[in-house]
Amino acid sequence: MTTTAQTREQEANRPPLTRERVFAAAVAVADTEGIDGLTMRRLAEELDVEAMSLYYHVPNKEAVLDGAVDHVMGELEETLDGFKFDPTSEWKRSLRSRILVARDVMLRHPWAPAVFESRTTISPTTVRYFDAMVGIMREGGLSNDLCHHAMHALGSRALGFSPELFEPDDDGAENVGEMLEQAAKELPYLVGMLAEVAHDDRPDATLGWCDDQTEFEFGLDLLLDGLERIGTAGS
Amino acid sequence: MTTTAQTREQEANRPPLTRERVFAAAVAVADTEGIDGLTMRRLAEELDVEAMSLYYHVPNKEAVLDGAVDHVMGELEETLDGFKFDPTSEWKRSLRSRILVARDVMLRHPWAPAVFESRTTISPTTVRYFDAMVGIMREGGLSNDLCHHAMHALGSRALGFSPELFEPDDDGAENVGEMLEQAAKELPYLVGMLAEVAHDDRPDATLGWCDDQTEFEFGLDLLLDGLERIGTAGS
DNA sequence: ACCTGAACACCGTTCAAGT
DNA sequence: ACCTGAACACCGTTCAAGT
Repeated sequence: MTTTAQTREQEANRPPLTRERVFAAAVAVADTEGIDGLTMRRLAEELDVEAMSLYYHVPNKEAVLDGAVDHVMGELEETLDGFKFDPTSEWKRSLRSRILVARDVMLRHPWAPAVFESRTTISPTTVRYFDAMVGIMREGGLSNDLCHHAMHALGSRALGFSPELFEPDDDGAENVGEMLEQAAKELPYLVGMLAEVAHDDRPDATLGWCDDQTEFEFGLDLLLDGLERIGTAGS
Repeated sequence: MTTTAQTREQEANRPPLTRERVFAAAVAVADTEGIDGLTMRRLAEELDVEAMSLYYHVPNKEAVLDGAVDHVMGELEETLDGFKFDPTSEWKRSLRSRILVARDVMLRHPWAPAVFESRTTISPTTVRYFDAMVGIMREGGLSNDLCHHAMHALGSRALGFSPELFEPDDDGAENVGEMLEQAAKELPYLVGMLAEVAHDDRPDATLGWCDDQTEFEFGLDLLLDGLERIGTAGS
């Protein structure tokens, strides 16, 4: 029948499955449907293939997540021109601007922090990114010991992730507002702080609705300035 | 038959299910079997009950996770004597010691960081903890604005979580070692740093096997010292 | 009021089979 | 070599039914 003929033709026209195509599709699905929407069956559908075909290219779903993480880092690598850096430039500025670029990339993939942090095996591209970060600091005159502390102190912030304790969704934000009103007496400091910090243009601001970019940069600069102070004191 | 009689007796002797017992059991299961082992069926088994009984006390699994988080914070609240604080004590020392106590509690629940960060609704006990932290800083003379920045800058570190980008398991650690050996030429800075930082007593140390306590305190002090500097400069 | 059994829609994954 | 269909063991959850 024509249906099987059409199917055959579609299969022929369809580009062959590769690991790279699987990972790219995984990123796309996670971006559009959220990480819970990323199932092997949904991923296969995105690739116009049956779910079981994925297992020819990939051992299991964990490998898909590993690949998705590395794919996102590949995006960053392209943006940062292969992680190349100028060894004569000032280390603090270089580091800061790279991290803010990383943050821009990560903001396009809201699922990334949780998935990155759930990996137990490190992505090759992430290692190259880290090598360049250490390189920038070393060429800037920091000791290996301080570079090591710095990498730990920055932690996931090195990739642009905010260490926020929780990200309220719309319901959650409402929830916070209610809780603060109800318990104003038991939470005098928090309520007082938020009342004062809330700007006129955002009268409903709470911890969940702050200017994330400003707060990210504040925390980042606190760390970088501290490292600089130690670095110049030590040398 | 005796079996049904025994069953009846067991049911009678069994303490009645409550939300609190469900949450405590959830923490216990996650501690012993890992977060993936915490299924509604496994949780019911732990409570000597059928899985569907849980739904009489709790709307869904998300609520169980919310409760587990609040239960862990309850542990911290007990340890910290209801979050009470001495308004005359030095804010930086108070904050530091509380955070290190929180870290001790969290180290007993390795699943906690991921679950805390996946919540979209804030735990009441966590809010009380935060209120006390702001209280400590306010009584120490910091402005509301600086307190607000401080809470964001500390982020999940305020609860003792390390912002490590990934926690290698045993296989993952092996993996890192291999990768570094193989790619030594492409990762000159990282390999050089780790070679120098590795201590004689831990010749196989890599980023995954560092002294977590030391690194946590280093990053925490970097932030606290920076906040102190801003606070005293501003006043 | 509190608990249960059967059932549903969905997972990740295995394996033998197709082309 | 690459893809598929049927099937398995497992989820979270609904609903009507038991006591």
